[in-house]
Amino acid sequence: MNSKKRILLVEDDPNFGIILRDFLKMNEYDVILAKNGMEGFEKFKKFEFNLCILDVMMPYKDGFTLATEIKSIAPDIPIIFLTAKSMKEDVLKGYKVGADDYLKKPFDSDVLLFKIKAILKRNKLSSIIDTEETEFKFSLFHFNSKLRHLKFKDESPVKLSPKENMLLKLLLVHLNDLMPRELALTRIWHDDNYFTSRSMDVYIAKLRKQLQKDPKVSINNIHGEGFRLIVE
Amino acid sequence: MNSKKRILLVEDDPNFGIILRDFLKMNEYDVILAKNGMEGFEKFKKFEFNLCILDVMMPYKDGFTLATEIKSIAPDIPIIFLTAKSMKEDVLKGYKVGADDYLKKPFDSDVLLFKIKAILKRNKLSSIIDTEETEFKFSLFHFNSKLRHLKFKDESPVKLSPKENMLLKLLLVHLNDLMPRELALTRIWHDDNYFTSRSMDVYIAKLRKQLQKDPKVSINNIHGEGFRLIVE
DNA sequence: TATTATTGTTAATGTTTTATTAAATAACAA
DNA sequence: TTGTTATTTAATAAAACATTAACAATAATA
Repeated sequence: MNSKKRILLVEDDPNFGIILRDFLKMNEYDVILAKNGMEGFEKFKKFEFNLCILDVMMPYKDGFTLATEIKSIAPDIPIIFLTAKSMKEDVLKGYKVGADDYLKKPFDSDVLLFKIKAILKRNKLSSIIDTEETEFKFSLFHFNSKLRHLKFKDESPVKLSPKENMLLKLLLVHLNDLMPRELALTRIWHDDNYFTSRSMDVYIAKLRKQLQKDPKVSINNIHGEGFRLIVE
Repeated sequence: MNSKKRILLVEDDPNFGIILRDFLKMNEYDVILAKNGMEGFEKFKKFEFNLCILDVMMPYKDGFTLATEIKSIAPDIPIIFLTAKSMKEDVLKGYKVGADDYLKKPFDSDVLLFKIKAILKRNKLSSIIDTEETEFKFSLFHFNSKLRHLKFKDESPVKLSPKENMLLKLLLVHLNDLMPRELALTRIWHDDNYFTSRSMDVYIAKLRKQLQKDPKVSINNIHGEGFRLIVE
């Protein structure tokens, strides 16, 4: 079966933090405990995690700030907030920052376990799309998504902007298959509205301009659904 | 962007139910309100939904029972429970039944909106991956409902519009059998009236035009009942 | 058979989505 | 800061799609 899921727990109350860590460990999770936002962010960069559980009220750096930092380098990691108060502003702020769930202290530990399980389950699904793959060859192109280089034949490589790069990668992961518009919008733009959608169209046009060097390669639109990168 | 998301709201308190329905409608959701578990299940079978919001405490059939029934025919549909009490047993029961979230009455409407948005967003991602039947072969046709391609023999595929696509799929699910008019209208047009019915006739004509390439394939009308896709 | 309801088909009209280019902002690095 | 690159917004055109209208044909039934 899979290895244990890794949880970053950031909680400034040492008593509560340690007991919660041990409780989670008893339930077959690998837990790293950090006692403030600063330390939490360091640990996050150092290790790989499947889930973060963040206390909202912490000195120096609160949970929301930490969450924003974490999301900036790993947009897809699920986050559960712990909070003593459950004021509307806080709940909304949490969701805006990208919280997956919310737990009001004192909470029931079984409920927490259920939430963790549910979140990890659905996150597993969406991470299937993620790929560490960094080198792609299609038709006469050679694409390195780490360097953001797109090379045609033996011409010198064209540099792609970050967004062009991500979009092309997403299209390639779905090569010859539908790449849903909504997928790109949520994964690259982290928002799905009229303007991000227009922006995406602009990037599709930019990619088309590059790809038209090769008549065997094209990006097709599937009206209302998304795009399809086709290689004959 | 996409069509409106469809929500099934089951709430026995008519005052609260109607105001909540209208609030959700104001926020760009298509909402069907049912006033008890029985009616809720009927509506659920009849239409297609993206999300259910169920009151827990209802006479005759409570929210948990209804949720279990719903999950038995559509395991992946997200469910939010509304409850007046927030006892541990109920919360756990909800999660066991497969709840995606939980809201204690009285709740803040903005919080509900955020939860809905968050749930629909992640559900969309996982539904992209999930493997719904997408390839159909009948007679000399090859139909891919994901790409909306209908291919005859080895000709290049014809693109189908979303409505053509859904209608053909529905006909194929009932291959050689009656596909009731009402079914298509509720499933595809989400409404059953004179105009949607005429619109459907137009789409039947469009499909016939494609399918007549193959003399062994035809769409028959069953007067007053619906249509039948026949393959000899 | 005459009448009404339903269906078949084509065309027109209306609406939404996409394509493309250019201009305006924002982000970033020297 | 300034210059450079990246991204968003705007504007407009084109395309794809959906609905409605109009009229013909067919089926049900009084």
